Amino acid sequence: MNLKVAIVDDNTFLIHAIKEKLSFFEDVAIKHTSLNGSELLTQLENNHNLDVILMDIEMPVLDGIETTQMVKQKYPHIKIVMLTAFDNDENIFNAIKAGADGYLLKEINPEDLYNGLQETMNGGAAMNPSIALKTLKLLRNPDSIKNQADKEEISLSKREVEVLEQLSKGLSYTVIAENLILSPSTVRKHIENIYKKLQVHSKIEAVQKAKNHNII
Amino acid sequence: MNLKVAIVDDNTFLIHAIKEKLSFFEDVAIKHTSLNGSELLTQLENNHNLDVILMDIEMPVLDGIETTQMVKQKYPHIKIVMLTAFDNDENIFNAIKAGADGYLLKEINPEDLYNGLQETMNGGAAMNPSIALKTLKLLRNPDSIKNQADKEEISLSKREVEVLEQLSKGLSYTVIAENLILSPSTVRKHIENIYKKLQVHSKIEAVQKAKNHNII
DNA sequence: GAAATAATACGACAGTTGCCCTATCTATGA
DNA sequence: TCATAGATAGGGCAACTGTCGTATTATTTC
Repeated sequence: MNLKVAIVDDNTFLIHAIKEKLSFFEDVAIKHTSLNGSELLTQLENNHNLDVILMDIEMPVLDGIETTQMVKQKYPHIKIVMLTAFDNDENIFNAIKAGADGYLLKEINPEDLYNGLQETMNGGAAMNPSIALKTLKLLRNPDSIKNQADKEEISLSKREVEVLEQLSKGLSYTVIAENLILSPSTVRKHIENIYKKLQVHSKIEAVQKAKNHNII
Repeated sequence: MNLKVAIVDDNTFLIHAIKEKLSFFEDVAIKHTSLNGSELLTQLENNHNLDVILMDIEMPVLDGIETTQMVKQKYPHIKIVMLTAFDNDENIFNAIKAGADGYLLKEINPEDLYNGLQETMNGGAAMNPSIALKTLKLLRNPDSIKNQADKEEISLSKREVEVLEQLSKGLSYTVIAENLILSPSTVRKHIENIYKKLQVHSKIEAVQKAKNHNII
């Protein structure tokens, strides 16, 4: 079985990199490449005998989200896997809404990319674990999708996120300390730092802000 | 680094199969196994120094969904990966809502299971592609998700709802009293009654329960 | 290898919270 | 009309929370 693939990316260098990654696999055939959505659409009009499109998101003229929507509208049989450098919630959610069948990051290694294509053809969704986690959070907390207009940079450390997670369950300093095997003092310090980063002054505010930013 | 794992499954044969699959990997330690959720909870009370729980769904006494919710409530630091034979939408969605960090099928091979555990520990979500696709669909079509959260009837008075609304903004007793032109004592009494009705013991829990029941 | 960041930990203090008690004054309905 | 529920209000206490300090030990990054 031959896998007919197209690549859409405005960066020729990255197109080349993807091609190279797939060159290891004999059953993958790159049918064509495009530099943006509208170029792809033109090509599809001539030939839409394709299995999968690997689609970048950030592109001029017609971006990956819009393109996905249009391709899926016209050619629902073609699978579309987003292959992008960015994994922010908005992109992920919009891509899914547009009908993407998978979402991978460009840093992916050849084997995983190939497996992703296979899985997609077998009726699954290709997704790297960090993306998968984001979709889970989006499902758990659908409100976070809308409120992301005000997206300031918030960077909590791994430990801080853990503490925040526990906070969100309504646990007290002492219980959190037990759970994470920490001194209560440390937990309190973490919370102090979390408050400063989120610019809040109570558990509830912290939890709400974190949820709106899809941190927890 | 050693991975501390627990297995919960009502089928001893399947527990054995999972153990065998993980036996190939030296850095995985099966800390304990349980035949149902309540057995697990008992074990956790003695020792909750665990990384991941592999959880079946269909179990007597306390099923995997309920157990996941309870474990996550008490020990948010423990990752929970569903490992079940069934992959219907309802199970998947409920598991995610309950706080599952991943969802795998029992037919999984040893390598993938091990990778799933690793990914989970690295802050990703373990998920096989067919499950991933279902989560995408759920995200695309949130209406397909039925609101089964409100089983019990909760009747708060109008005033109690007002107080709860203020609570949800993270306001303190004193500020709420000012806002509603009440004595702080009264506000506290209202909150006390709200807690009793909702069967919770903190602001955050009250707000979360209220939200799950569409009260606020 | 120095600087920056993260994680760890303790002490102190005012204020808040969770939980127990009692009590009065409406409404509303059985 | 009397019971019941709701809204109001207060006292007291232990524990928790929010906000200051300070300080040591990895880990990362330049």
